[in-house]
Amino acid sequence: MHTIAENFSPNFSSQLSAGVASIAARDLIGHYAVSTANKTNRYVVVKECAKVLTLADIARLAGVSESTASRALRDNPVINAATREKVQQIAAAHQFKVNATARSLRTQKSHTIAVIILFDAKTQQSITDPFLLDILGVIADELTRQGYDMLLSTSKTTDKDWRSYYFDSKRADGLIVIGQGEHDERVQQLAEAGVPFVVWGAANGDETFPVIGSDNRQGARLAVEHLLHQGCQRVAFLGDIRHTEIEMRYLGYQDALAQAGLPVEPALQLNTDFTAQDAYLKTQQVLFQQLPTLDAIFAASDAIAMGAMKALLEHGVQVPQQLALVGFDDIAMSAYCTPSLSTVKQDTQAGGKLLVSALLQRIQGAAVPSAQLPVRLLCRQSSLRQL
Amino acid sequence: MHTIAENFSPNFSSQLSAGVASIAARDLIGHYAVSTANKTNRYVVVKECAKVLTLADIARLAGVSESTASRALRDNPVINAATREKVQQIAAAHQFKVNATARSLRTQKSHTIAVIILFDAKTQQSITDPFLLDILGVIADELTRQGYDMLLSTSKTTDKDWRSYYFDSKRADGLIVIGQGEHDERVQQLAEAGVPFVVWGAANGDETFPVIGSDNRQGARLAVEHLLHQGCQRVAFLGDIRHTEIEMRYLGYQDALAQAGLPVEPALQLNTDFTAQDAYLKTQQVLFQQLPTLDAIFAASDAIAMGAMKALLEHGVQVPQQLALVGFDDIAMSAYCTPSLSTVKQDTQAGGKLLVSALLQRIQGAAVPSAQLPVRLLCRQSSLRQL
DNA sequence: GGACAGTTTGCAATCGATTGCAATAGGACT
DNA sequence: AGTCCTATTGCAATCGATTGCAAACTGTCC
Repeated sequence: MHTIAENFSPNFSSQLSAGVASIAARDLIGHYAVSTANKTNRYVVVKECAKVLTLADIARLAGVSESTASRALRDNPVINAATREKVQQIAAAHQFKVNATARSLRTQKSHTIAVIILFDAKTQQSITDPFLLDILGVIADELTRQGYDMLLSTSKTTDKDWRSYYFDSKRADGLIVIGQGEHDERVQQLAEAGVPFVVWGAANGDETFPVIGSDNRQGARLAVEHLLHQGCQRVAFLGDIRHTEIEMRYLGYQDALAQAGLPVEPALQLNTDFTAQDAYLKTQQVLFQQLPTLDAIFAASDAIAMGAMKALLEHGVQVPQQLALVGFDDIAMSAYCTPSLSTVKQDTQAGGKLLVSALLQRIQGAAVPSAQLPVRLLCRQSSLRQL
Repeated sequence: MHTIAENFSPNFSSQLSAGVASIAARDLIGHYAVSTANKTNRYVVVKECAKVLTLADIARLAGVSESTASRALRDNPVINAATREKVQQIAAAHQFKVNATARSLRTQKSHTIAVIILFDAKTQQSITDPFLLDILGVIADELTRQGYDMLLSTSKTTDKDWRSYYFDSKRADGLIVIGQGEHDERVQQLAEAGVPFVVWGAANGDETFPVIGSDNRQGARLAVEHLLHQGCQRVAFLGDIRHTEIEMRYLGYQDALAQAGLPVEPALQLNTDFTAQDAYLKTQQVLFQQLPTLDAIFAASDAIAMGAMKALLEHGVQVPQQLALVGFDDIAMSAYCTPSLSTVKQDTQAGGKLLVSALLQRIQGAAVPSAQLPVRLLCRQSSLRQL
């Protein structure tokens, strides 16, 4: 067995030392070792240990210095156009990408954004909530378009200190936090430390960082007004108002009742978590006792609405004739359950893009205000009565 | 305006040059600026430009060299225990994290895994597919536990060449590809380049990389056998068999029919995409013509099943008495639609963990075989007849 | 040809953590 | 005290891309 050391990364060298990778001198051709099979069981698939080209290699091939190659790849106009073209062509021919870690270290920019899904510490809200994941996809695609990578993690397992883990250690240039939980102190720490970040949720007006979200209050108002227009007279509210977004939806619920001159009955507001299961159980345990005068439910999410609807249908309640139902989110399945679910649609496309845009502006040092996106009521079978 | 140069990053220095950051002696705030302030009007507004500590700072505070501090933080036993303890305490007191980009550059390891959601190029399969996102959450949490960060992107916007973008440029140490699309050539390129990666999907036996997924064939067989046991005699299959996973499910469907001595009717297999919408339309357009002798549907996903069910119910077909239905995936809403949906449950917890485990072994250079996870049939209202 | 101005390029330093190897320190033994 | 062995520590180089500033080159004018 023979070894060579030059032009290979420490990883490969250590594999050689460990006997994992072995090669024979005569198998080398050019800068790749070609042989992938051996006749004497003394070789490995050397192709997988091929040297990765560095900028220095590209520079040498182009006959310029590394600094010129670097500037040419970045299309810097101080470099002559012909030189730029030449370097870029050689790089493209080799599918060359600069070493991202070297670049980050030198520029102090990782071009990476950390997205943290913030769960309520006490409940089992799940990443399978389709709404969460819808917006996540938009963010991922938009960041890619803007030349950024996206790190994803959840608050269940994330290191306690987002500032040092993501920002100080240069893993990310900024953070997007999805959700507000119950006023997680880690968000406050980010704000105090001056880390660039934005939050998807509901603004209450005194944050020192941008909060972007739907007009939850208006959405709830539209939903409850619609129920009242359908002739409903007693509307329950399912959702945990200890969460800011849900609290805003409750305010909108109250607005609609107030305008109709109806009382707000505390017994008709149930804190449920974000799962269909909890809503199913709470509807059985609590709301059935309000029948038959209860004739509508506004649920703070579609998952909650579907759990409640299941309980009602099993109980023989006719939806929407005896009890009408509206959810919030327009998850993919809402149109395809039976009866199809009326819901408030959040504009996740616009929301995800605005989150990214706002964060990139924060990273540039700009002051970015909080923002609210309009919502839309989708009326489907669950709330459309034959009057 | 006054300037100082020492101990600040190029980013801050450039902000000073650009006049973005301005300073005045009277803006000094406490201990941040003290070490850098002097009595000759050379100050900085340190609160908002606070210097991030480097390992060199920790070493100085501990009275050791940088190399000792580095080894001590990593708990390297060549360093005396008292020294290790001291350095670790100082680092913890300052919430110090090493600069990840510096470490990656030196070690040639990013400790980051890229997760790519591979969509079929032609269809509009959406990231809101709850099954996809379920497994994604497990992967995120498991990678975090193993000390890795997770990059997320979708194949819609990802650079064409995953090898150079993620691997060669050192953004990621390995890749997890979720889904197989229709034999995306980018996956082949990864395999040829010897990049460590694993795929979630169905193995067909001749891959050169590990494919991890559920036992699709067995799952489908269980579902169809269950339908036959419920007295069904003509079962349709909804799902796009050009996808390997769905093809395996079709094989299991065929297995069950064969064992019952029933013919496989090609007209009863419809290629639908992964959305409830396409299934809804195809059920209306094609399957209604098979009524009333068609008495069951096996759908290759729960979303497809729910679209088909909606069409059937609207058409006045009683589910399951006239036509029974089973899906695949056990998405969160399956138990809460009406009737609740029978389905084949994939073990996303075990799957996500196995993907991570397999990939980390690949990164270590180990040969890792493909693997299949057992599935489970959940019988709910949509397929349980009163016989 | 020389001077000047503008353009282009390259040298060398930098970023911050890690690690090979040599130097140093400490303890045990004679 | 001197020698030997082991443990501990620090120096200096490295990783690969970027960038400030000086040097070199090119073109124009006198």
